[in-house]
Amino acid sequence: MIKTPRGTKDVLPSESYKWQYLEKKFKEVTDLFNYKELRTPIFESTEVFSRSIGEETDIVNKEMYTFNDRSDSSLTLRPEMTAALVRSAIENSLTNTAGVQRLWYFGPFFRYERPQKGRFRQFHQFGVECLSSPNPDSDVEVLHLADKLIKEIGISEYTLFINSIGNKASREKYNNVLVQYFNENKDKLSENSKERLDKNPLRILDSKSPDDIALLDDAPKISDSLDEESQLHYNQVKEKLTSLGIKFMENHKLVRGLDYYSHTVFEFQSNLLGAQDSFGGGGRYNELFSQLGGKDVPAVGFAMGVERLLIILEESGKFDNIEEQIDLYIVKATKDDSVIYNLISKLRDNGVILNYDLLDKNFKGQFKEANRVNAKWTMIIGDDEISNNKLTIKNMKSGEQSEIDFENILKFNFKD
RNA sequence: GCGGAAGUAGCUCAGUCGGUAGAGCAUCAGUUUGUGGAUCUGAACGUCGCGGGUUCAAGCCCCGUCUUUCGCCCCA
Repeated sequence: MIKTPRGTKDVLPSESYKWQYLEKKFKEVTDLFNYKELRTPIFESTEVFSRSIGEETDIVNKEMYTFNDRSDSSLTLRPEMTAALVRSAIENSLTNTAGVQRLWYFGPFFRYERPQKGRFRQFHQFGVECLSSPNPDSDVEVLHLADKLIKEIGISEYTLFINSIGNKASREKYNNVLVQYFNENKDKLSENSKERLDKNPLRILDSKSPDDIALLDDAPKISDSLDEESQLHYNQVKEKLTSLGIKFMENHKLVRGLDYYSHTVFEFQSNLLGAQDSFGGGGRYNELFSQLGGKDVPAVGFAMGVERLLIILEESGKFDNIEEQIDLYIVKATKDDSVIYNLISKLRDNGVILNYDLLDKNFKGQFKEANRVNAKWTMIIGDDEISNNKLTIKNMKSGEQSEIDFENILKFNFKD
């Protein structure tokens, strides 16, 4: 039997309504904030990601689906959206117009990782990006949208963690202080973090190793390295979040894995997810546009893992007791199809959701089928009904049955 | 990429000391013509993940492999 490749899965008919539910909410909430959808190709030139995410990150180093096409161009299945979106914004001159650009996206992404709960090789992200504003107000708008969305889809147990990693100068200053501290204590660092010390020292901050955690108590904090501009930005973000009534916790150890972040970084966490406890995250990226060959454009955004949202919703019982119904099941008891098909066509024109037998089931079998598809009503069309010019309709919940004239059938309410 | 656990009917799972596989749920059928759900009776349903090996004999033991899962790593 041929199976889906490792780390991928089918969304089955019995599950797809959950995805449609989320997609509907994405649309509703982004409409509320006047964000517009941007769709980009599933694959991009490899350099879109290699030049932006960071050469030393695992994503670029070992997780990208990179291949050469038949004309030897190096292409990569997109592992994330922000870099692709910035590529598109530059290519299409989106930021050359006045004002800010409010964008959202939803779609599949690809990383060659070892699958686990909430971690797949093809996974889906929903996200938004707000381009062209350096103001803390745009950080806050994006956070407001994210927080609103999470509440709208029915997640109540979660925590928003925020931090600032400052502008470039502050970050470089902190990087030096931190590297110095860890070098002085290198023998106490975990093996993993010794490597991180060379590649991405900030990542040591969110290490899970007890050795590192002990060391971090006395480590210099990034807040002490923030310059005036960075501090002002961060403080305003916090004040405005408070004014909006958005709950957050500061976590000075929160950093992000991708190289392009600056100033505000944040993460939404749920304890229903196990090791992959983060279901959304993002931050500001003021230097990404210029890294990808554009002008300096400040921007901020976030992404959410859709599979992780689904896990949270499923585990919190959001989809329990979902009952799918159809309005009507037509029970055929005549060979005279013409009357039936004429009626079916008119009923569907009137918006009645209906099914009927396609398997030549007998009378009893058709009722069983009506029951299985959870029909609110059944309608019997037999030779008796046709000769009497009447139809028999039955309410499947109460079991009550009555007759109705042919010409009145379109006025009947099958929805209740 | 590293370490642990698991894979048996459509689903959830039993399967003892190695002796050719079972339950519940679901499915299908049930005293001649047009009435579903509950109960009862019966039936059907298996490449025991896949491939090797040991053995008279393997779901069970050994090796490999694939997939899932829990951590590490990474990240949404």
